[in-house]
Amino acid sequence: MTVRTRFAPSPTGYMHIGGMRTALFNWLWARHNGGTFILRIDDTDQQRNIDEALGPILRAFKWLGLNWDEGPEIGGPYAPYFQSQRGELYRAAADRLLREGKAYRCFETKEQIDQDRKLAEAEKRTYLSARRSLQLSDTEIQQSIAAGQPHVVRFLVPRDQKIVIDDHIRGRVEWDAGLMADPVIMRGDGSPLYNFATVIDDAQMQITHVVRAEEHLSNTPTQVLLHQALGNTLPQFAHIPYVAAPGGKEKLSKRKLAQYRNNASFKKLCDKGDSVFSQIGLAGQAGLDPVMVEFYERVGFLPAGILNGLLRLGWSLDDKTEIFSLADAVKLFTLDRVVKAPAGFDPDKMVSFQQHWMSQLSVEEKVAGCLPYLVKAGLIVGHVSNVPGSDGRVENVPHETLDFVTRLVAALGDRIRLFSDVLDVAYFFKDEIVYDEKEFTKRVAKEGVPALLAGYRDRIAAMPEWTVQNLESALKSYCEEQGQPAGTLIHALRISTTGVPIGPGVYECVLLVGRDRVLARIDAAIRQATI
RNA sequence: GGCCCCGUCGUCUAGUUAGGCCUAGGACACCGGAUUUUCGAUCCGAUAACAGGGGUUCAAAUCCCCUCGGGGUCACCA
Repeated sequence: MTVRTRFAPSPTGYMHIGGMRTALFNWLWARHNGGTFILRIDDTDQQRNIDEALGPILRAFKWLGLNWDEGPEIGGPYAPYFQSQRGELYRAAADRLLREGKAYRCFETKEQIDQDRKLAEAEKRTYLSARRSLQLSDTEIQQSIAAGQPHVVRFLVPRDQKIVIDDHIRGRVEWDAGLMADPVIMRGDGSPLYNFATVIDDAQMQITHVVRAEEHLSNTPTQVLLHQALGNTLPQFAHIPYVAAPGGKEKLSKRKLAQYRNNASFKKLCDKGDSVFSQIGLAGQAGLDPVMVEFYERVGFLPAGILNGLLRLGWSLDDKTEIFSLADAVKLFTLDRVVKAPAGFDPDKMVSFQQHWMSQLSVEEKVAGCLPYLVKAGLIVGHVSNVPGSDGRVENVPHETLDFVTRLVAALGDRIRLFSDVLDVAYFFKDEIVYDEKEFTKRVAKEGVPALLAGYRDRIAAMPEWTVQNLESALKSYCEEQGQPAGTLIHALRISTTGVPIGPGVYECVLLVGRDRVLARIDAAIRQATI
């Protein structure tokens, strides 16, 4: 049997990080078994522009490198893969159930059903469908239909049954059909409900494993009953826990964003995003928050980092392995290693995986990732081509710029965790620098320091070739002559040339800033300090 | 409230199916130290958990019972 899994998002205009993990587990299970992964679009209930709403979802899959074997853009043997285009299938199935007496037309009004519900609640018993429409004769039903009386199709729950599944993750789970209300399967307007459409599609598309979030566990008895009524082979189920809010246990939700900001590591990520997006012209764009996959792409994460983080959120191999490439994951992933309890989303851990995968990159690869940010922030010139799936290839960058960025990225080393981190050192690209006031006062505007700086300036101005080694030995010997600790000058030099007390080695910084600008900046610092 | 799921360091988890190798292991974060005359990275170290209560057993995180807690879901949403 070929394993066939599916992920069935509804096109909402964004890709939720929790949904992405569900998709990943589906994809991995299919790939692990040499099976087929299907993308199916649940747009039964869709008014808006599908293309626009689907875009970010496909974009996320492409970015992460999770390809689908059947679905949008490529079709497949069970096309169409949009539920909105599969109406015939649902209607036919509903008609069949109706004919076989396994479903019925329900003419009861909403008010009446609400009332039944309230009554049941008041009497502390489980609400069950009253099934009044079942009393209607065929002629009465035909007359009502002819008269255009609104009605829905309900599935007639076989109340004498117990439903048992053997879930890959939860084990044996059991329900009593005698406690279930008759679910609506077709709306008054003839469109199907989710629980029905899913069953039809899963069966027709030959899905073998339904891997989905735990919140669907309560939909399962209805779907099992429906499958049985239709005579389908039951798929296997695996209900994975949902992804929980940072530091909490509730389901991660985009609506509670403001609340998550109380979490320190979540806030850190949000702030990072705010800062980056304001520099590259994406400020305030909807859907760019850490609940959404696109956030990570736009802020400069690596697919490998996100994939690794998502994988470890609710799955583990053993007691020590943390790092997995996608290829590793395909080899090693099994459903029985999925954890049962919901996993809180931890931005810090995400960043730490990211850090690891970034450290695996060559300087050239890092440069390629950083360039789009520099261009978009207007720090260098170049042309960014926005190809989906490989966002932000930069072309037409002048040689000397490329050279410079390469030297910079090499000097920055593992200070670059996200590609957008390169924006933190904008002072290497600008003529004007901004002093960190406190540091300037502490390190430069102090008795004797300007004079020391001035002396060193003269030495290096006369130096024929600037190298890390030359600059360093000149500084050391000069300080020795002056009877000053080298640290005093080193700090003063750093603040004078970059303005800030952080960054690569001070001589690297000097070389990066360049001869003319360094000399000018030292002069400016001396002037500033002696005012 | 009904039905269902889940409970191991702050967080992600290993260990639970087959009780002893668990004075509960790893990772992230935090804290301390070394190193780097900055920052980061790195290395070393520390703190830190079996929800509670009963049982069964020579032995319980693991098996049984009860309690408590958290969550999901109860639509002509998906």
